[in-house]
Amino acid sequence: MSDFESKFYEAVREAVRDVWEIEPEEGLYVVETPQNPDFGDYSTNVAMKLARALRRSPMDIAAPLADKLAEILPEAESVTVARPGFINFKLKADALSSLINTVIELGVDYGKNDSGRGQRWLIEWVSANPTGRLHCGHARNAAWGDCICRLMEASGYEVLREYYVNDAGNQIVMLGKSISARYFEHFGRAEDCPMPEDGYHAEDIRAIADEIAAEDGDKWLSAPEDERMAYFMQTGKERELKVIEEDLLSYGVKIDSWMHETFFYENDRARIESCLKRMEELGLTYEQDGALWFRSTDYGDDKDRVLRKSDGTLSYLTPDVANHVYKVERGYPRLVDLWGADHHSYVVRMQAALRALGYPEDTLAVDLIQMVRMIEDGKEVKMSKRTGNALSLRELCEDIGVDAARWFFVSKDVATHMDLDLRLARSRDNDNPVYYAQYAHARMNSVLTNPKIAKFEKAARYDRLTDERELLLLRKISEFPAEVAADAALRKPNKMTDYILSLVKTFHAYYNAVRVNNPDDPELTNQRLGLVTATMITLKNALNLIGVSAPDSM
RNA sequence: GCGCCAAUAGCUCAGCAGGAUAGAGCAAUUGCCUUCUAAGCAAUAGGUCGGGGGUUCGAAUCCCUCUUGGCGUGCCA
Repeated sequence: MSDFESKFYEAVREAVRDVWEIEPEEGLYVVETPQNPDFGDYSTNVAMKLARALRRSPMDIAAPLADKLAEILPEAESVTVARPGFINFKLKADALSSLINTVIELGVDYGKNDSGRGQRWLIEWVSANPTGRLHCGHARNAAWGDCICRLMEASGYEVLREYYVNDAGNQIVMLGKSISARYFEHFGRAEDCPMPEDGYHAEDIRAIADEIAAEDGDKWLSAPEDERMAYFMQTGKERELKVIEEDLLSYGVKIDSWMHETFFYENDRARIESCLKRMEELGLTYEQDGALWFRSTDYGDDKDRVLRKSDGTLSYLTPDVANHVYKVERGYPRLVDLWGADHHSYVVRMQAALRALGYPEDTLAVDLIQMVRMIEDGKEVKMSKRTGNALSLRELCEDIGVDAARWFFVSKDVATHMDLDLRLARSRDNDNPVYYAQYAHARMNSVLTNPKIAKFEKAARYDRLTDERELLLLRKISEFPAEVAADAALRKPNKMTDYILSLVKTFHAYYNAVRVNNPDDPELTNQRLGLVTATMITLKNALNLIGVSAPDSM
């Protein structure tokens, strides 16, 4: 048993039931690690929370609870009460140190928990239009969503990673036109097919045109325009998507499922039509000015939204509603979308549509990703110096490295606007928290593999680990599974980077103060090596959850 | 105008299903390498948690209001 926090939580529940003969509501109280270690290893506020219901002072409620808890918790060294009514627990040293063998036995599985068991979630994120390279704004979205999936999987959730490809709108027409312009330009006939006003000017469009020219020669110059456009739109989209997939993979992001908007237009757009029919039957729609409208104002929206435009084509919303319905129909009752904050107004209408169709309120959660600014020398870097276009994900990774990029994007809550200091992210010294964390891993590995130090062998007990710093480190390690579970439930990977920094700081402090290797005392050395091994496993697993590597040497 | 997000140390940010003295990293000052990686450690200094009200045993955290900044407010996607 490694997770003392949840064990204590249950013990508190039992004690309340036993002593005060009431069943505490779910989430009424918390068990947490106090900021001040003098208060103990864990504490609970349950007595204060029960004060009103029991009509007694928190101190009076806490006293018998503490006695009961001391009785039923063999791991507790002491259970004490402190004003204004906190109950504090102190763990026995051997309860903590027995964790070392548990961690070593579990290895890469240490930290996994079953807090999300039985839940099926579909996470849709990135979903950039297939009309160009991913840029650094997508980088924040990509890293965040991927880490959410990693945390949820480690917590027993079943997760599907999906990318919604917007390949049915005007932007694909514009893609086809832009490639056409570059294709004609390739053959020196730019004036016969000029680049549209708001066409895509980026280099990747030219590269695609050049590729087509190399493959097919000049045959599209004389082909009918509709044939050329059909091919250029299709192949352009496929080539752009291929690059996006490659960029994501090298960024450590693997998508399970690519859902194309055009999928919903196929087979006489059956899914869309049945969706529209359902809405009509439920009285959620009306016709006005030749368009079909959704009464989204009945569900909290500012104004009603168009489903079918007066020219007969569908608005963006309509196939996307069908898309979300289809996710649920595929067996994912819980959906998460990660959108850029500039799409926030879309949240209300999407949730309105799902609610109107009868799905539970919590079916869809939308996490909005606020804007990122790249800063260098105190100034915003908007454009890539090399290409003149938006700084691409790939360029960013080449510049600062995948580990640093992911760390920086994941370490800040996406609800806040973020400035990424390129100079800091690029720096390979102690300015950079990524290397601070990775260095600890390299350091641990170096101790464990140093030929001058005896090799660690699993011990029956670790009773020589009595230093305050050793107990602190053990406590940090013990918190890991609960941390994973909490971060997954909250979808806040930035808490994991905080945990890593705190674990690593504790280790560095220990390492500086206490010498692991004591040739005169092989037993103590071995026990300390066990602690280092457990710490290293925990750190590596934690780094893996945010997709950052754990180097063996630096 | 209306809506969404934000405002915490010099800088970048944690903390926000209310809890015990508001934290971290960087920057600043001072120490620590003959011995396991100094990309490290220890110590010092730094805050009216944007302003003002309210809710209560208790508010950075919840509510109201004001100020400032970002974003949005298409029969675009």
